[in-house]
Amino acid sequence: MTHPLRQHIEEVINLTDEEFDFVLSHFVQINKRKHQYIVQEGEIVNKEYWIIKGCLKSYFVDNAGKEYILQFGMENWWITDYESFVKQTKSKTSIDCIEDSELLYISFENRDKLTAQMHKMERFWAKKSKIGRIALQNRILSLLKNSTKEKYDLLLEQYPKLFQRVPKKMIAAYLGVSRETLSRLNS
Amino acid sequence: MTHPLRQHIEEVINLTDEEFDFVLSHFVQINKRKHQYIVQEGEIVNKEYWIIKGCLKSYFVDNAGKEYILQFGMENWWITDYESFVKQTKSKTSIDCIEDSELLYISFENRDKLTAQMHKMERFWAKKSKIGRIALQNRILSLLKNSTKEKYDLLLEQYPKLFQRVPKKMIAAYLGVSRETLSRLNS
DNA sequence: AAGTCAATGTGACTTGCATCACTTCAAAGA
DNA sequence: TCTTTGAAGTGATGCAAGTCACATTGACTT
Repeated sequence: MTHPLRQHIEEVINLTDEEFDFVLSHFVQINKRKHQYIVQEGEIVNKEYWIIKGCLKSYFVDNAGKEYILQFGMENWWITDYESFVKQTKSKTSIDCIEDSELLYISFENRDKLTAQMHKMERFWAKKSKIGRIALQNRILSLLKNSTKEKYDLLLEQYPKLFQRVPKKMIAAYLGVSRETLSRLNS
Repeated sequence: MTHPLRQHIEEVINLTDEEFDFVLSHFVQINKRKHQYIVQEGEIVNKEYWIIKGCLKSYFVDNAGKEYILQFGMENWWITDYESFVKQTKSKTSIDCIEDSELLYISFENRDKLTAQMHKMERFWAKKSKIGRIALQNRILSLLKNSTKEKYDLLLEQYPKLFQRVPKKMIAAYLGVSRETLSRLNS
């Protein structure tokens, strides 16, 4: 069976068996249990994670203890604190597992090495960065123009599976409304 | 005097005179007057613009005619409908000049050619894409966690010049509040 | 110079959402 | 099995911000 990471990468670029083995040799697999973290606020993040299986959230906590979810991650998604990883500054966010998860990570150094030695992978990540940027742009537009109900419906339409896997209060924290308001939406 | 685009690119990578001339040969300069557009909703965008001088806004208009500003652009900024440019799909946004502006543009094809022939420029744009993505992430976080007053103050702190160049109603359209609310903030 | 239009401020009213409080229910742990 | 904890719904209340309306000012046009 083809490795899921290979399938994922080959959606963008083609790889020979040898090339994929070389790519994979730069990754390390780890398993985490529900409620465990992979990134903690304040640390300098030097790993980028790819989710084989499971569900995670990246979030920010304000002074009042209120949580704002920036991103959910599920199978075949990349997740990290991108700002900390790229700039090597302290992370403003944390990333926790919402379910038991199997992850692959690549270190900052290995990613550097790999892109330097394999131009294809540089193109792969460049493409991913472009796609990611477009998704963020669209989320900003949605935050500006859509009502809470519309944002909820759009999310439900785009990621129906998410609603079976994460508590509603996290959906609220992602949409930027209180859990009470979310609870009252369909009434 | 060094070309402003060269200065801009050399903040990320180094270029010889020949290399910069080669890069520049892929660009075309155009001048636009206040109120003129460079991108219109519905078209497939095949140019990316770099602002030599002037001020622009990229915005979305909803069914009610309400305007939402996604990005302002001033000197040394890149601007385009990124989604349309990358995916070659119809643009959801328009881009207008807020002031008379001098622009350089590079076509989709020339950008492709240039990155294929000059790996450095691929790295330059990859870097720009990363930085852009981080900025968008931070804007999302700000939209989620900050009050209107806080968002206003942050924008004022980050881009004080903007407030002398664009009408307040556009600041409101960028922050996602009505112009009346913005007007009442400092009272 | 007169006339039009855009930008901005402000009052009055309405509404969507936050917050606090309490309840029910189901899942996890001892 | 019993107990504790988290998820989710719901009522009551207050406030921030939207909407509509109108006035003022300054800029651009002819």
